[in-house]
Amino acid sequence: MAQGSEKAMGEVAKPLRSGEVARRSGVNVETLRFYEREGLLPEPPRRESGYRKYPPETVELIRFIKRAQELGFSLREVQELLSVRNAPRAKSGPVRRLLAAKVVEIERKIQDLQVLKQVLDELLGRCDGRRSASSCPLIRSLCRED
Amino acid sequence: MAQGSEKAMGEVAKPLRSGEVARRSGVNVETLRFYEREGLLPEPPRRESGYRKYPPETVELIRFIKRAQELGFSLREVQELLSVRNAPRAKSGPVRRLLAAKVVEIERKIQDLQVLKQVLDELLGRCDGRRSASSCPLIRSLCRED
DNA sequence: CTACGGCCCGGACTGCGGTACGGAGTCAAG
DNA sequence: CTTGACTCCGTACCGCAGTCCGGGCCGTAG
Repeated sequence: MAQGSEKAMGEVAKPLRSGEVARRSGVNVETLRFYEREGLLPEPPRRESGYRKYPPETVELIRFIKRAQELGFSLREVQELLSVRNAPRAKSGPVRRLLAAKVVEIERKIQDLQVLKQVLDELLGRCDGRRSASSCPLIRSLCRED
Repeated sequence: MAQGSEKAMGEVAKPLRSGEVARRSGVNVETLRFYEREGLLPEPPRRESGYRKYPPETVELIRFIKRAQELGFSLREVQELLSVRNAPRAKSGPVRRLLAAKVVEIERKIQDLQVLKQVLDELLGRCDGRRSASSCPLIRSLCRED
């Protein structure tokens, strides 16, 4: 009921310019252009002058891309992730399989990271049960074949 | 007591040549040389001819490097990880701090991956409790500010 | 109105992580 | 002893993910 906030009822969610988006999401303006060229970012509408008018969610989108990258996904993979989102009712075989594969991959990563963390914890001295802290298992621990 | 296996008591663990190491660890021979140049792989001893004689653990080492990379660590970071291993009694302040930071970083990654997995699972239709499967939270879910 | 910062574009450049190439020496099976 | 696979080395090249550059238009505060 209250209408005190910036986004009142009839407003159209004011667009941002590239510099603003870049600043808020912590990337370079060039990076926005680059993502757009690469098809990760949808082409935003422009005003007369040619200036881009980004919807504010773009900021979240870019942050997502950056996080996903840090987690070991390439831009191409991020794109897949995003395209999955955009095809919501995707019972359609191939997409579903891709998605399932991603989940498996992620599960593997989680496991590997957990092992790695455990080993580092141990090296750090926070051995839970007093175990042989010497003779680092760091390598053996992480090299299952496949 | 039994001595039937290949590695009998007095043997020196026969060294491998680059091709063999590469084949076993699933990388290119050139990659070995590259890692050596970059200081990730210790320079192996050579025989008269100049051929490298790799200790067999090299295979594990390389597999470790590859896994760590997939988990989102750069070669430089892998190097740090490895150097930590090589400085076992490293109560020495800075190393310890580096290590602790790594652990925190890894914890973050694990959490992010868990969230991501959950979202993908949901999209896949394995919704645990029947929740609103539409309106994908994929992005919102992963963009905590840093 | 003008100045100055923001934005536009195409294209060149960077650093990372390898890969490929080519010419020469080496090793082992036949 | 020959032959073919393997190894050596330096150097060039590759794709990815940006980053920088320079010249020119835009927009707004003073």
